[in-house]
Amino acid sequence: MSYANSAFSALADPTRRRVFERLALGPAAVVDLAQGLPVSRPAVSQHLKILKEAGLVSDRPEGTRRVYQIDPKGLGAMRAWLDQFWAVALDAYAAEVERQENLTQDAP
Amino acid sequence: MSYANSAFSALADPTRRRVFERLALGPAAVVDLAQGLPVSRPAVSQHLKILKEAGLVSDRPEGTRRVYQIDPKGLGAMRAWLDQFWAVALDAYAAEVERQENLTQDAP
DNA sequence: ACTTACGGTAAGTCATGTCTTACGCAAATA
DNA sequence: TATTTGCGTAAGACATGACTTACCGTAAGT
Repeated sequence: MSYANSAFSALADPTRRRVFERLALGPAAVVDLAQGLPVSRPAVSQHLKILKEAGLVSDRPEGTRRVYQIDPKGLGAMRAWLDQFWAVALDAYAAEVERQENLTQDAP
Repeated sequence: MSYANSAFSALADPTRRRVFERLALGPAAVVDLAQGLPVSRPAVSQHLKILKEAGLVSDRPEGTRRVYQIDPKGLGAMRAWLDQFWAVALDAYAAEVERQENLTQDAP
């Protein structure tokens, strides 16, 4: 839950979503991520920092490289936040549909 | 899925998240939403426009007022996007845990 | 020890986003 | 018809955010 706030902000940026989607295919270093994106390598580093703070990725040193991979913490926090509203949303939708039906049949 | 992109951007803003959470409690008009937030009513209108474009809320006229409520479309799109990575994230996490265990027991 | 490869951070620029006040339109009320 | 209430939009100020280049530290290879 604590991660949910920053996770939404993190995934709001299209470049960061691309980084995240790429990491879903498997771990990768910064250089690998940068070549496949239309931005510079430092930009990717900055994006990774934000993704990491949101609990969406984790990293580990591997020689001179730094390998990033998906972290389920942030993802789980977002799911929990969304699920909190899912039932409510469906109820609201059902109620709205019924309201519309009543309107059309009890038309003035 | 089409809504997923804009839905993440929409919920990235804390004020919009508060509006959304308030609507989860039940439908409300713009004035009602504005008094309970530290921003002006026009600001709330602008936020609602963004939430609506993201498929997160819907609105209907009710006399001179305009009642907003949660729309499951955007929420569903986000869930679908997240679920797409959920299994992958858990696998990645499990693999990382195992890798760590191997590292500590095969220590140099 | 020197070089090469990799990556994080600093500083600055430019684009986006969020807010405000001012205004105009539509529906209900007197 | 005149007034009130509720909303949306326009215009502009201000803060945030995303990118660039330049730089420095660290780990491996020669």
